[in-house]
Amino acid sequence: MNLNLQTTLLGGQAFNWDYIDNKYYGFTHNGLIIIDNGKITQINENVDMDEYLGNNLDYESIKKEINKDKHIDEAIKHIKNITVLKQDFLLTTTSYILATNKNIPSIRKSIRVLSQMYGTPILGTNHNTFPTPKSLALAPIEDLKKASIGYRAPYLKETSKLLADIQLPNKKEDIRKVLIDMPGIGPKVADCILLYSLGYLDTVPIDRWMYNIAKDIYQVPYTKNEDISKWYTEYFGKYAGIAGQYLFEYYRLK
DNA sequence: AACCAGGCATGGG
DNA sequence: CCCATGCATGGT
Repeated sequence: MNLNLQTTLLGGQAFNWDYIDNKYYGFTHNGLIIIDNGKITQINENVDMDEYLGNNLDYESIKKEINKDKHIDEAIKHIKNITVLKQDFLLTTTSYILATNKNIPSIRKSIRVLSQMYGTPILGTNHNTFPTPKSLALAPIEDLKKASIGYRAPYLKETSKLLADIQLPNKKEDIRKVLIDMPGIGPKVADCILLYSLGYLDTVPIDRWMYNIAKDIYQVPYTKNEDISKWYTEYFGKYAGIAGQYLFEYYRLK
């Protein structure tokens, strides 16, 4: 499959990729991943890129399975070949704590400032690594606020402490509870973590966009986010999270 | 300038 | 349990 890297890497699910001179640069806790015309180079990193990009799944049959109606069909046709990434758990969790009630450009910017402050330079590049929970846990809150994260700063610090030596339970619902107990993590962020890093592809995080899509396009009667999320999962099935990603990226750009 | 953003924590009913 | 409100700050 000819992946749509533009929307997949620079859209709403990852904030650690830059697009410079026709190349994608993704900074991680350890190093840098470069994608140049499909050729992947990793600097001080060893990510299974097929798994990361979702290339280990049969997206042609997944797209058939989730293509339940004309709305999702339209989204699939226009957005073309995005996948749901399987990202590092700590990186994803850190990112989405910062993402609450912010727009995507602003989230990206905050993460870059933090990486300049608390990441380490990647030799031979202009990038810094993505800050680790350990480094963020030690940072003064006033310094964290220099990244324009406002009231999220104490959440980031406290949850980073917890993340530094976390061990997750096995079942999805148990993981979700553990995550929601952490500062700055509610149902939406927990679901993003489950979907974008832990492989629970039936999960549909509900933000304003996904809420409005359910109400306006699908005429879903429910008003609570949890009910709408369940509706998405029941309607689209085990790959509902992928369906949600197509809908999100399509209707967000409309 | 006003409104919104991949929401969460808190307090009151 | 449910709902309302405040929240820092930047993007549009």
